[in-house]
Amino acid sequence: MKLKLNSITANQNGKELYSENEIILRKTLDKFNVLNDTEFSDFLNVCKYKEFAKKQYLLKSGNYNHGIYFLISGAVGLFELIDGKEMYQNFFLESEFANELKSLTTQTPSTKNLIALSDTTLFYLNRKELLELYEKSVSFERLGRKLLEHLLNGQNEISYVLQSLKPEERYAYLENKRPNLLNTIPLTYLASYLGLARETLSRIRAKR
Amino acid sequence: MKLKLNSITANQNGKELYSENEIILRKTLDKFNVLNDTEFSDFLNVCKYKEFAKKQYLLKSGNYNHGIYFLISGAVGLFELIDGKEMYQNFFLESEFANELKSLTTQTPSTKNLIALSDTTLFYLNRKELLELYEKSVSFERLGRKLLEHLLNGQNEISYVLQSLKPEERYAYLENKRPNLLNTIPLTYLASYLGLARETLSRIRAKR
DNA sequence: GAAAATCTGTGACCAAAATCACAATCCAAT
DNA sequence: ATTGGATTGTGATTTTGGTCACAGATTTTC
Repeated sequence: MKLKLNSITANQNGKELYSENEIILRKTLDKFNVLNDTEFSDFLNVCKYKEFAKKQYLLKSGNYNHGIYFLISGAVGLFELIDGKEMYQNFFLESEFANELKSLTTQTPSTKNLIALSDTTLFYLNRKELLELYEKSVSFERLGRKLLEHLLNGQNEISYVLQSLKPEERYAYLENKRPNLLNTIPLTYLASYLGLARETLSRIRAKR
Repeated sequence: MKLKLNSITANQNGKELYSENEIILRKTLDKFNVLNDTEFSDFLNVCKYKEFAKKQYLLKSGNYNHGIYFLISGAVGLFELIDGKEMYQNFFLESEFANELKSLTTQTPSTKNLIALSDTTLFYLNRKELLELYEKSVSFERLGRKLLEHLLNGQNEISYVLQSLKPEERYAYLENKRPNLLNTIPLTYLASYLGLARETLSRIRAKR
């Protein structure tokens, strides 16, 4: 297991120092166009850098979910055990927020698992500190609101795929919308994500 | 077409007057535990009472979505035309927010339609005024954030149903989680919602 | 209240995808 | 390098649910 170390980089005026990882986070958050410099600093202050080895669990079903994760590198899968099968419900790659919201927001034991699918580095945000950010400034509420809008749009699209598309079209959807998954995630997991038998997806791919 | 008129009701101290409809809205929003009295009044001020007859469109694909709707009575369906078929992606009944977020948040033409499935009364919230509320007080941002958390949890559940459940289990899911849909929404539409052929759902129901 | 449109039920048939079984590959760990 | 585990490929078979067709039933509309 080999993980990158943080390297430190100065910004233009040299007053503050951000690591590479922090710059990745900044760029991602800037897309939402909400946080100013000081607010971003406040955000950073509650981010804890963590590393997970492949196959390590970030969240195990039955436990409470205590936060969210911003991926710097690696891959995380969200899955649920159904009839003994691991049904993957989402995958998270770098610059994405790995999340399981049901347990986080309702504070009930999670039915789902978060697992590192490769060696992964990330920032961890504790639920309590997240709620404190929400209290601290309207900007964090706005960021949360916009992030959730984005996530919900994405989830609506997944539902559409599962409801309306045939197996080959589902694979084409992945090729177009999330091509990076094809390299990084085992076909077996992708099949469950698309609601297909492993063999079916294997045959679809063979035809290309 | 027959629609209820607003009747006026006094609250305890008699200082303010709320209509029945406004009380329904208040009760629903109170679940999120965010708005105080004055904030609720601000919210009400941007709500426009509207009526839609059965089969009237609230939003037509190709157009921009300009707001969200809080249902007082009736039923609204969200569907998309796919291969000439109306694929219903959601249903909204009384005390629910009928929404199509993709077009609303990204300001692109909608691929989806919102249609009244029976005579419907509702409050309409204009996008511009909604954004102004977000500017006005952190409470509205918080309300939006919590509502979106709630909606996303629901959408995750739908995805799970489509990904992992067999036809009979999908019907059982409706019976448990949204029993009111079974009475009010035609089986044909429910079938598309569940990703099933109309005939399949008809046979499942016949077995009960 | 008659006609038209919409919605539902049901049988016969078909096809697509799931399941089963096993071999081949790839990968990780010692 | 070798073992063991995980992952993938592929053929044979089965089954589920989709499609087609048409008849009733129910609702809407003029």
